[in-house]
Amino acid sequence: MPAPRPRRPAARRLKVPRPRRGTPVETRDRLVAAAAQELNRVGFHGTDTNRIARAAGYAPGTFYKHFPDKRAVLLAAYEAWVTTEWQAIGRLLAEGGTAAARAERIVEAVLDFHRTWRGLRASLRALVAIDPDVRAFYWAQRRRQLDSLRAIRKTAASAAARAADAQLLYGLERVCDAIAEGEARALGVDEAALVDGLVAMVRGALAR
Amino acid sequence: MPAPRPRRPAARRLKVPRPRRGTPVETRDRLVAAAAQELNRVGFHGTDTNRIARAAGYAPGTFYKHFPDKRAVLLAAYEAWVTTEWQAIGRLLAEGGTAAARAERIVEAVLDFHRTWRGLRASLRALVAIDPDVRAFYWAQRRRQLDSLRAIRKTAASAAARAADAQLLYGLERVCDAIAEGEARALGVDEAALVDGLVAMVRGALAR
Amino acid sequence: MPAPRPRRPAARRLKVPRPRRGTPVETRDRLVAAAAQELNRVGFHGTDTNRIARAAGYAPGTFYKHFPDKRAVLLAAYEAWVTTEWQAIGRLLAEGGTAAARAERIVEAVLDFHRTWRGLRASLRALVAIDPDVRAFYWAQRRRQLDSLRAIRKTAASAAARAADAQLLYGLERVCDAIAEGEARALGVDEAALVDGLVAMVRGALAR
Amino acid sequence: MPAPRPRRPAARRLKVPRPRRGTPVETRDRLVAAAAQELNRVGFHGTDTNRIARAAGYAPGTFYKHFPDKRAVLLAAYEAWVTTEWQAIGRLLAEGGTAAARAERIVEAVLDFHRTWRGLRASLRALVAIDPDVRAFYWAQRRRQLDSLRAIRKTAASAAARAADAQLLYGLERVCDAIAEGEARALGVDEAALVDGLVAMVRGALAR
DNA sequence: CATGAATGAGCCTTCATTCAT
DNA sequence: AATGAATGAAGGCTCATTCAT
Repeated sequence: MPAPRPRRPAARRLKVPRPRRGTPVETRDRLVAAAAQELNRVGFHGTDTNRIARAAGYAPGTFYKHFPDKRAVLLAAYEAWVTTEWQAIGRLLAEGGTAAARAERIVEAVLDFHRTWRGLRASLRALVAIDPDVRAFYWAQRRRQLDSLRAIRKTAASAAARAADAQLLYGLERVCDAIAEGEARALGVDEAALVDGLVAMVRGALAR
Repeated sequence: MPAPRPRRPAARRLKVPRPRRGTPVETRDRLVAAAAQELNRVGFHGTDTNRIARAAGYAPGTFYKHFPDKRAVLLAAYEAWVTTEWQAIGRLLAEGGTAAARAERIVEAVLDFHRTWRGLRASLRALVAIDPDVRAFYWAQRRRQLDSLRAIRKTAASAAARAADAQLLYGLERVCDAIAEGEARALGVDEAALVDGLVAMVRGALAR
Repeated sequence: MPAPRPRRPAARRLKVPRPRRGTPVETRDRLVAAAAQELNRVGFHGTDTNRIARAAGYAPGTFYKHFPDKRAVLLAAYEAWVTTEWQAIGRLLAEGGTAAARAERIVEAVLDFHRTWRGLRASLRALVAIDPDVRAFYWAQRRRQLDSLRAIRKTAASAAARAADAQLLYGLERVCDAIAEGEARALGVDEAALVDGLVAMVRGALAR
Repeated sequence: MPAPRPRRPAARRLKVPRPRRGTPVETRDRLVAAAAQELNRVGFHGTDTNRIARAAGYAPGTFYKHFPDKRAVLLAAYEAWVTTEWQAIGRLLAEGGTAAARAERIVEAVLDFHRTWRGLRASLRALVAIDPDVRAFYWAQRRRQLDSLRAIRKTAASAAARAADAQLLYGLERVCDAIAEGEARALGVDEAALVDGLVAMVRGALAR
């Protein structure tokens, strides 16, 4: 039985202590981080900008001081994520070891990334399919990835090689999604066998 | 004291006789078809059920006589699409020819499908990542696909074979998406080379 | 996990076997009875005419062959109920016995009625407050009740006597509602004591 | 492929500067007041939250910043009303005078209240019959009333006394409703005689 | 007499965005 | 730089009612 409710809307419970007045960059970063979490958890259409702002410890208006609209945080979050992921892969490659060991490490890292960010990924892909601006941004990032891959291989840049790289990237990506989302297991596919397949693919590419 | 406003349909403005549209099944099919178009074009969050109903030639209320909610048409559209796609593949396989020729035909068909339904696919995947019911439905369909694949191959059902099938399916799917969405071309990847890669994969699988 | 749903909206499950083509009076009576149940259970705004028709074993259109609009069944149901209640009270009075015994029987009967029809009563009263037509109908019924009461008492018809009758009727009614709705118990009021009070009131009136 | 329609407020048609309206408490109070009027006039199902917001001078969205849903304003309005009514009664009791004079004043005040809020009362009662949450809230308020009554009387708290209080409250309430709604007059019952009866009841209670 | 597919106005609610402070 | 009350278009869904069969 509900007690006679107090006369004012429930006291606002901030999950995050107010970080009032930091540098613009700090604020923006906090907003991006909060948005990444939210978008990943419930998708682009599952949150709203007010919630993102609150999750970052700010008021709704602050969001629009740092981003022109809702889409913009998604792009910012995506950009941050690509950067982080490829820095990580770069580090792993630099660590050396046998081709097999490196391939394994890379697959593990990519898989981890997909596990962490599967919601964000799916949300982004849906917008890419619909929104030309998001698509342009997305493609620009993907190009960066493919170019990085070419740089890693140091092979002559042929059309065939680029196609092979793309095929690798796509296959790796989609299988990692399937594992990350639990789909593989749900379909009765052995995850370990799947991972082995991926490692073989990556090792093949590193050897090219 | 005002009488309660009775809800009585406004006098018909146009003397268009009501289109008494036939069986529920026909209506439902029309709604599914219209929804597929709409969802494919602008995504799940880009239309609304009123628009879908209108596109199918009905009033908003009619939609809810056939589907409990908006999600449900997406699932219905997806189901129809899976069924159609695999019927097509089944027909192609039955046509015979060399393994190479069959592989080529299949890749072409799948690619076509992805070209036609890329928006719908992306929309669905985004919901899969967020919504457990959609996910369950989606996985059930995917299982059907994997099982069909096994039936086609007639090989002993090992874990490794299933993993290989999955890898094939996922790679094929993601690359077809990339081509269908124009991403491949945008990234400077040669589509023909990509398709060749896919055909090789499929031929390999058919030979297993 | 939902099984891939069948292609047509769930087969209509009729709770009631179709009583197709009875006399109009039978049909109307069935509709009134079904409406009384529904309205009592979930209130005027808690059902809709389609549901009422289905509950009676008919299609939506049939409802409007027998009633001009939704309000009309409420009035019909109300009328039936008043008639039934006062027939019952008439029977009880005719049974004889001491004044105390008769008062007790009457209170018990009224209470029973309120227990059975508390939702319908509340729904009606809400419409009475808003809708002039319903109000007029309601008042006409109430007048019938007061007149019956006068006939029972056989006292000279003075203004004071009519006021006393009204006070009795209203007090009895409201307390019965409170008991019927469980409110009395919820407020920590002893129901037996309340009933005793009512019996005293009624006995007093019978003795006038 | 169409870009998603961004939601951007239509260019302001009128150059009316936004009425920045002050504290949340003020806004909430205005909404409650407007809702009370509306609900009283046309009942819970006779208005909608947009209309209530507009009547209070706000846009639809503002309503939901202050109440979780439509029901909630009804409860808020009811709570405000109970508080006001009992404050008024408290004041009247404090004024002193003979028991008869006090009883008269109280009956007049209660009657006035019922005259002013008859629509709201009826609406509430209908929801009480149907909605468990509303019921719980309502009962909690009623308990407050009964407890107040006991405090006023300062008699030992027996079950019989509480039942008598309840009977008084219910009888008073229902008769006031009947007078307020014009029902008494419509039934040919003399209102003055009815009021006299109520005053006698209240005086009796005050003397207990 | 009865059916039931279809209607469409309208209600409840959300949320991207603004702007005065 | 940040706030947060306010906005209002629009979307999901309901349901009283109609009418061709």
